[in-house]
Amino acid sequence: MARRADHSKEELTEMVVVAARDIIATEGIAKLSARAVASRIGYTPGTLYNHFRDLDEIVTAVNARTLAGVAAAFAEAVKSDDPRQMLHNYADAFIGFIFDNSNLWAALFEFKRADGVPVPAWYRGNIEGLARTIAPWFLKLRPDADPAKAAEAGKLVFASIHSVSSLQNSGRLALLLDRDTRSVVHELVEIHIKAFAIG
Amino acid sequence: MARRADHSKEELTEMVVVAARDIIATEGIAKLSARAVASRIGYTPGTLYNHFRDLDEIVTAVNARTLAGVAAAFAEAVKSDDPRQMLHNYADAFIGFIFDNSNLWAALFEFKRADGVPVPAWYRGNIEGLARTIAPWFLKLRPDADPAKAAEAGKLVFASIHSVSSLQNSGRLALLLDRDTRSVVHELVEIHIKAFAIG
DNA sequence: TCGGGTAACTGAACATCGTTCATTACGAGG
DNA sequence: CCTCGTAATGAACGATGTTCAGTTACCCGA
Repeated sequence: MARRADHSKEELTEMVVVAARDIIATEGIAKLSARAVASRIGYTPGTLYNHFRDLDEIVTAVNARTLAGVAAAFAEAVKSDDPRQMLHNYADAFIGFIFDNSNLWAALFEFKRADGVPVPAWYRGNIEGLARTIAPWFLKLRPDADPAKAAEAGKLVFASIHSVSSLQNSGRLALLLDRDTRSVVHELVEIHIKAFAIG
Repeated sequence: MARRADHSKEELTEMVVVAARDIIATEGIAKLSARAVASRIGYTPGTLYNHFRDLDEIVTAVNARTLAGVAAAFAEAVKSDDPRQMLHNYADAFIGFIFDNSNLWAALFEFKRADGVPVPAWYRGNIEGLARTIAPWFLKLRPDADPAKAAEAGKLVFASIHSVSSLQNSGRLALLLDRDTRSVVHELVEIHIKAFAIG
């Protein structure tokens, strides 16, 4: 058999990414394999390689959607005029997303990029967009501050939460802190707020 | 051939761990395989399984030595009476170790523990020991503070540096912050010091 | 000194994996 | 209707972790 008219090229690539995402979300990235994806969409492994360079490219496509999901979660964060409250609300949105999508979130980090392959532009852009969402609230916290410093504070707190959440997600945070991850993250936010308030 | 008297059971397990450590340190954990370890010590893959349950057990043994290496680096941190300076010195020791042992450090995190398998006791103990090294300096920073809070601050700053360093090591920190990792870590230390000083 | 018994090393085998590629079937354009 | 190119196939390759029956060399007791 060949050249089945079942699906267009676009439909097929979409089906591949959706199937891969399903597998990662439900069974974890360890269970992802070319054969598993192929059989899930009723094709053979070889077909995947007519549309994707390798498995990494498929995982990267899945990761793109995961990052988009974080952005969506940020956009749905509870609104407030109090900058301090708002920073905590973003933290809540972040934590919530990571809890609800732990396997997808883990895939974002366990994924090992091959040596020479550069980070895709959308990846960097997406992450910077998230950091940019936070920065204005730091500036509002202390309007006389240097906007560049506020942006930096936004990135730093984002990196901190980001990192600690990853530790939690991989089951390693409990090694260090016996407390609820949520309270740890909010304390981190509070620490960054305090330090920025001093200047 | 069988039952070669070349090496005792203890010698052999030591050789295995050393060989695995060498491979991880020089080529990265992706290049680690049972066959590679075996051939490096002049045995066959099957032999490894007479002494270790699986590859994970070997990687875990390597990770134990990596953590011990961090403790050694802490012990050799430049001494100072100024608690603030001392916290920065610990950060320097930490960063130095991670830079010098990036592949081994990465192995500590990329290693995926099987579902049910609990974290070994020595792992938790080792990490808690590191956090305990930091805590007294926070207390010295503000002697009137609750010692429990100081311990918590020690763990938090450790987790922060720890996580950010991991991001750096996996090549992901640059996505977020264009600055030198060293300056980022020291700024983090400063933020935690400031926040703790306020109480 | 000799002759088991046992501990441990071997090496082939199994089931997987990512990936490649010649082959082939199909659908569309002439 | 025929031809041609596109795209799916599925067998194959080399690698992986892991198992285990078989074999061998050592140790110990007689």
